[in-house]
Amino acid sequence: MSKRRPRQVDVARHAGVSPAIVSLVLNGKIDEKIRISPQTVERVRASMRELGYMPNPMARSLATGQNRIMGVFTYEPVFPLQTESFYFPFLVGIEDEAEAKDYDLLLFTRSRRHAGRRTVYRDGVNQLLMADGSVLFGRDVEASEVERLALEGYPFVSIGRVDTDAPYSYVAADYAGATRRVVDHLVEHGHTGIAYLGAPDRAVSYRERERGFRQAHEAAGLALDERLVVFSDPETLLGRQLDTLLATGATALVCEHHRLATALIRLVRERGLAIPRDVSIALLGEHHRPSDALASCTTFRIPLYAMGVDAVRILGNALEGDATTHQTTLPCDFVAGHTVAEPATPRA
Amino acid sequence: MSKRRPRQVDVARHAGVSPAIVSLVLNGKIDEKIRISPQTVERVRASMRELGYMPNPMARSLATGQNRIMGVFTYEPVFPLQTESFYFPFLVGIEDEAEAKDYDLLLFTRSRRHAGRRTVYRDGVNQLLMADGSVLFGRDVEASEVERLALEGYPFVSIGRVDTDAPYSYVAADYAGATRRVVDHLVEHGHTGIAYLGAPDRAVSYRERERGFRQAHEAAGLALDERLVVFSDPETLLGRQLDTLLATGATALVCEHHRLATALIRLVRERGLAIPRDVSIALLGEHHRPSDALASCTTFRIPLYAMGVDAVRILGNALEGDATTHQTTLPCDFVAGHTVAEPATPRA
DNA sequence: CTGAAAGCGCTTACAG
DNA sequence: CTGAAAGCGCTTACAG
Repeated sequence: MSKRRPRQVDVARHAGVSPAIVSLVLNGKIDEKIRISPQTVERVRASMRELGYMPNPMARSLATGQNRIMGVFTYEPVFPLQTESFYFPFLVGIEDEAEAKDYDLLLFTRSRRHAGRRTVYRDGVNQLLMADGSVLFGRDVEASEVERLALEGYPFVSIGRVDTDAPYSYVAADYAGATRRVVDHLVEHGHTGIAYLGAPDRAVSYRERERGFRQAHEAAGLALDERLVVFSDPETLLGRQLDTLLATGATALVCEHHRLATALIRLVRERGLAIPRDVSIALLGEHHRPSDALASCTTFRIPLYAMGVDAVRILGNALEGDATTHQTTLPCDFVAGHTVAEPATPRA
Repeated sequence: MSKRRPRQVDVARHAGVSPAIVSLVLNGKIDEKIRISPQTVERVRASMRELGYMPNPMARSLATGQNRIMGVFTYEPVFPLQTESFYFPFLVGIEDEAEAKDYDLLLFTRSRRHAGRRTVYRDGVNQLLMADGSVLFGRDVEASEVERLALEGYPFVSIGRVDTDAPYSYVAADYAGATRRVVDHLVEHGHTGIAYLGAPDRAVSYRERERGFRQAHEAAGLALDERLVVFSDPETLLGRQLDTLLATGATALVCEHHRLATALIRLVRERGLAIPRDVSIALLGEHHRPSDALASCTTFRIPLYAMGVDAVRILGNALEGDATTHQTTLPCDFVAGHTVAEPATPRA
């Protein structure tokens, strides 16, 4: 290694001024309040150049209490191989807006716990503290950690709602509204027996969809047969279940996520039924570039990119002093596909 | 806000010890060298819990000179919409290995310059200094900045080679070797007139491919007709150029990148020629999930994920004291597709 | 208009 | 086995 990196004092000595002046010049804090002679400024600048001075960012952070870094925290890997297309648009939005707001992005990759899951608090210590504030997202953000963060006053924004009553800032997609829109669409086509195929895991975003499903029935004055609401994993989804739903009067089926929809479509085809002639199908939210099976499925588009952008925007405002919590819900675009038609045997 | 976060002194006072003890307990530096009574340790731990003490990471970084953060620098956005699939596997590899080595990842998103390009040195200041070391990648890493980083002794690893003689650590793909393999494959099929379609921009990775192309000819004792080596953008690639190549004796064409290959295939088809019956085609390296047009193209697979992993591994070693520069070249897997066959009119 | 000093919150030799 | 002190490299009131 060459000799030690020059510090501020070295520059000050070289320029014949005090370290304070160097700091002021460095930070461009030379206005009507603090006036330093142009010659001095130039001399300091020259010394900085000559010595190749670079301020130590850690020292600056310690002194100022901030470092223009936004954290990105997810409980699972940020770059998941499977969910790739799901997280990716978030990140594109986050990066774009971080760049616009002049923040670097810190990905908390180390905060592992036993089960391979990450954790905000490791040994009771908030791992996000290195960043001025953070964006949280992932398939299940832990309510207890969000509550604690809020309590501590750490600035953060969650992408997606969390299961807590504590006030915190989030950006969410309007799953309920989008689901209502899908059900309305089915009702407009004459469906009255609409089955709901949900995940056993009742994450907030799933519950929101289900809520929208029920609201739409209510608004349409349609009685909902509870036997049409079933929860299942794609792997355990059985033809028998499908048969039961159809026998119970379902002419349309909505699925909470794409894997369920894919499994369902396979079962439907196995039975020699045609979509949408014999049965209509809709997917409640498209994350992925749709697979072949779902390419033209009726669904809605979750505004992932915009959610990323908004989260960073809100966080940025918070870091600039906005103390209020912001709860934003973005609309989803309805996507009319080719999997919905009039029911084969209208029951109207 | 509630009252100020407790600091180390507060814990020390509460536990009735000196700050140094708190620091030692915090960092688990209690071994045979430094022995502190178990009661004291427990008292300190209790005080930390009671006060909700969390060490200030900035202060720790300043004191220790490191912060277990690896930087990720690219000249373009890290999350590009277009090149999506190109960078993504790098990032997956980087994240996996960073997690394994217990580092967080800092994405330098702010270092913008005028033209929208990022820059390592902003106003002469190394923007990477916030991280203990960094991984650099992107479509054109600037040689001058790499040289300066190397000169300064900043720890970094480049994914991909850079156009400089300065010694620095990199992880690259063996484009030359992989291209030789492709040419050999063509030669084995009886081709002697192999055209090379390159990008006008002669980035290092492209030059490597071209070098491999020439080496393979030499090794096969095949004279290379220089008229068969052309450079063009996909947009300006003309049917006339293709006609000329074919007239000059080309029975096979290799393309430096997928957009060129896609354009070429379109032109070939427009002429009513069949692949591989009338002309064989190979792509020199697959980044993307192949588009339909290229789905079964003969090519080679760039080990993007492994390159990301290796870069972080090498950087990690450097940060742990390994002062040597490492230059790693990873092999690419040959992918035999369906776009190569014997030439229609063998000239052997 | 500029300098001396305290402070940001830690860690780490160095004494005892 | 533990404490007092210096140091990491900045920024920012506070004096003059």
